[in-house]
Amino acid sequence: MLIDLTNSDKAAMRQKTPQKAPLRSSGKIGSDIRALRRSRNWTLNDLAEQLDRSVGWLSQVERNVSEPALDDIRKIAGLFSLPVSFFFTDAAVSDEAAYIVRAGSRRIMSDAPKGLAESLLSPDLGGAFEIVHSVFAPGAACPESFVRPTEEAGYVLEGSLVLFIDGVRFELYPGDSFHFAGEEITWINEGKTNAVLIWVIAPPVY
Amino acid sequence: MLIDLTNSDKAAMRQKTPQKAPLRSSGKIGSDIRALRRSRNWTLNDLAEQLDRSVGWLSQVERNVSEPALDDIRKIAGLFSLPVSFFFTDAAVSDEAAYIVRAGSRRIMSDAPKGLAESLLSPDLGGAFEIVHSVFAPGAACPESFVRPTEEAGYVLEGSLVLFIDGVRFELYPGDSFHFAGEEITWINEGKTNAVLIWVIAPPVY
DNA sequence: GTGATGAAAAAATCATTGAAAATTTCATTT
DNA sequence: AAATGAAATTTTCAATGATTTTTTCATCAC
Repeated sequence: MLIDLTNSDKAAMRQKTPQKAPLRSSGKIGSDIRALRRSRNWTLNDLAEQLDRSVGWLSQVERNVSEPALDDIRKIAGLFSLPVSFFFTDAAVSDEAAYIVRAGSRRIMSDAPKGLAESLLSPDLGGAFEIVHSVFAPGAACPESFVRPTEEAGYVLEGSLVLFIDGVRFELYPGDSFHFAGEEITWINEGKTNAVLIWVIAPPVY
Repeated sequence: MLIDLTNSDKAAMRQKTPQKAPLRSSGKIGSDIRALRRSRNWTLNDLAEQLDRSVGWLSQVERNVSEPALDDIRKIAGLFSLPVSFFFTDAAVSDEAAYIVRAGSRRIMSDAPKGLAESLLSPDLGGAFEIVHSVFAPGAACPESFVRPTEEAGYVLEGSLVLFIDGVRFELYPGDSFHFAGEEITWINEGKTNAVLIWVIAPPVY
């Protein structure tokens, strides 16, 4: 029988000393940081520089071998424009944490652009795509149009949203969905109620 | 100044004769077939064989250069377990067709496993992921558990669904979301009403 | 004991290259 | 116009070597 060892298998076998046990505390922060860094296409060095820390340290932090100081976390959250709370969401039941995100305990990503509240629908960052729950307040408008190197799609849950795709205006209502990739986008909620959408982005940008 | 020509640029320049204009009729069927074939990892040859047609013919059909006979379409739909109607959805307003799918005009993918009605929320197949609108009838259960080489996530719109991920039972309610990749999955709607979900699959399998 | 560093070791990434496979083109037939 | 078959073209894939990125670890600091 042939056994195909993956690289990590091989790496594991090669290790003489058991190494510090990865994962100490609640330990997911490191993985989040790694996913965020990757979504920005930064190297360990890129991020370490901005944090005034060594590459080795960051590597350990991202693999949950060592914990960053609170001050580092604040700096990191800032660099990714996320609230510090993002890194401390209470993981519900143990088993669930890996697969399920309950309606009441989503991780909040922003409330920044005044009028747009985004929260994460996936248990973790990383992966091929990310799903975001977005609430557009009445009157809220995209601060400036954007183009992203991603494939995106969405579905309107409540209210209505006006979406401009390459300048063409589309009014979306509950049940409508959209899809674009590479086009220039803007939006505005011209309604009197919240517009609630589910937004899928691949690859992840947050 | 250096100009970097893409392959298709070069191909275009090389052409002496303008070639048959790609796209004749409503023309999207070909692209759909191509996306479906690719999602199955079939080659032109694989599919052509099953259709008893030449590879060249299929190539032309998929590029919307030539049209398949109705009989071919029936055969193709069958091979992909899709209703023939799937290939003939009325594209709404011209501009919209490429980006928007209205609540009322989704392409129906199946009603087959008795109790699960799926329709497509993306304007077309292909791309990095696909979004499906799924309605699970009361009492409906997954005929048999499955494992797919995909990353999947979903969001519960209405009703409730019981999802088993690697044998662990999760009860999902409106607003809850889930995410898995590679695990063994089954589901059942134990409620008395439809369970309505949005399901994201990457890469596309339909 | 854990955080942190710096440098060596290991692993992953990336551009090439040649061979094989898949796809497109097109002259010809139905 | 559909359809074919074979030649031409393009894409894919595996192997290789050079780089870059990441991990490991001995060591110092708190």
